[in-house]
Amino acid sequence: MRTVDPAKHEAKRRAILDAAAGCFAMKGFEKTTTAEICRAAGISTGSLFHYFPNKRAVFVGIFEQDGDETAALLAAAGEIEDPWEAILHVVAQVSEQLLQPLAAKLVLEVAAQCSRDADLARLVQGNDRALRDGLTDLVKGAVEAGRIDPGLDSKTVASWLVALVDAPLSRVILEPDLDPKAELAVMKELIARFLRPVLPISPPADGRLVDTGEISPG
Amino acid sequence: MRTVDPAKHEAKRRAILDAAAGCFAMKGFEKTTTAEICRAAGISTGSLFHYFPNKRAVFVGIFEQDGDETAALLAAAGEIEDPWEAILHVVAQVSEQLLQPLAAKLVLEVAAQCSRDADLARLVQGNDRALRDGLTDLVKGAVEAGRIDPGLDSKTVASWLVALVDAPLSRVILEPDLDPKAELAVMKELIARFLRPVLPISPPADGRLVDTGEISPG
DNA sequence: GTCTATATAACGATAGAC
DNA sequence: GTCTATCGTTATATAGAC
Repeated sequence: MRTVDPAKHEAKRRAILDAAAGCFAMKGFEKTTTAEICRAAGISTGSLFHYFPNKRAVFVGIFEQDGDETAALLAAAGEIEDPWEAILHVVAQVSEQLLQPLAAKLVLEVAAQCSRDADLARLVQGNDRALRDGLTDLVKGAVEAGRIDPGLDSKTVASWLVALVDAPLSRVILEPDLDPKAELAVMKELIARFLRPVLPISPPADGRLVDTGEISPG
Repeated sequence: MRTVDPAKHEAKRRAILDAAAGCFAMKGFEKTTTAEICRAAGISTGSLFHYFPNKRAVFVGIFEQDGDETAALLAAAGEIEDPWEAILHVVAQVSEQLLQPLAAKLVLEVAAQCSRDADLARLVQGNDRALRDGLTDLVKGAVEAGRIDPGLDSKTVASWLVALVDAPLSRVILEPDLDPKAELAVMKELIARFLRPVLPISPPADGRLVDTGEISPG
């Protein structure tokens, strides 16, 4: 026995990370004070430094947790038989998270911090690549199943799927009245048009294409 | 005559803004000190506050300038006859800027700041909407010219074009070896596949690239 | 208008009792 | 392990000479 009850220690660490994530999302890394984190977590300023050596370590801890969740999502997607549906499932799950204003703010904050902190950048890069690599496998499966244009490079496609999920981030911040469901619907349509195989001859059965959006005036 | 030489005053203001933009991009808003800005601009700490009331005003000034440049870009694009080419021109110009690491860092920084500063958010929102509205007009023109699927809503398309330009931002930060030309090429292909009109009956002359008209086959 | 010098405030991290 | 109290540092913005 090194110290008392490692499970409790870990639970409290988690609680601090959760409280801190909210603070960082709302006020940003620099403007969040350690005192605020402690208040949100229900501890005193001295205690924080029992669990983390400094403020930055708290911030980094949040994104270590995030990597685990991504891995779990990809594992779940691997269980879906239809590779096309698996891709859409991953995209939808990640998007739904990022379309929440608080999550979007945190992502923007970590992106800004990554450009100045090499260690943090490596961590986030690892998370990002895990998602991209997982999607690459799913894309390959979908290409083999004839669901995606074989002329597209799987890795490039996966990179752009990740980018597409990030695409509405600034709009989430600037346009608070954004409708997440509508955004997700358009994104799915965009992805479908981007990826679908091209048939050399046969026209579509019903002669139409559109499932979303309106006929534009004029 | 209120004070001496307003032109020189304006020129110095610009010089300070340029110097400050580099500082903010590299270190972020909070970690950039006013002393650093003054050093980069070649003035002393007292002088800065002759031109701007406080640090935040310097930051805001940068993005007021940016709005003017967007307006100029849209005006230039309006002169291009082919509406499809006009759209690609705008997308390419804005993308090329954002694919530069320093510019990308500044954009991420302002996005993060917008989520906490309503005034700044309104300013950036105005710039964003100007770009989106300008693109909406170009899209409408391209629809009328038969270059874009008429089943797509012009405003929605324009919003997503703006989002697509922002999409690779985090990758620019995380993957320093990114090739801007390759990124732009894929983006153009993605946009073309997203927007191109569906041919209900006749296959194209070369027998390739006909849409199936379904989101997910099967 | 531009400079040097500084007032004032705030924050991260630590010390040390319990 | 958790608390209170506080130290040392750093930065914005101002004051006032020139």
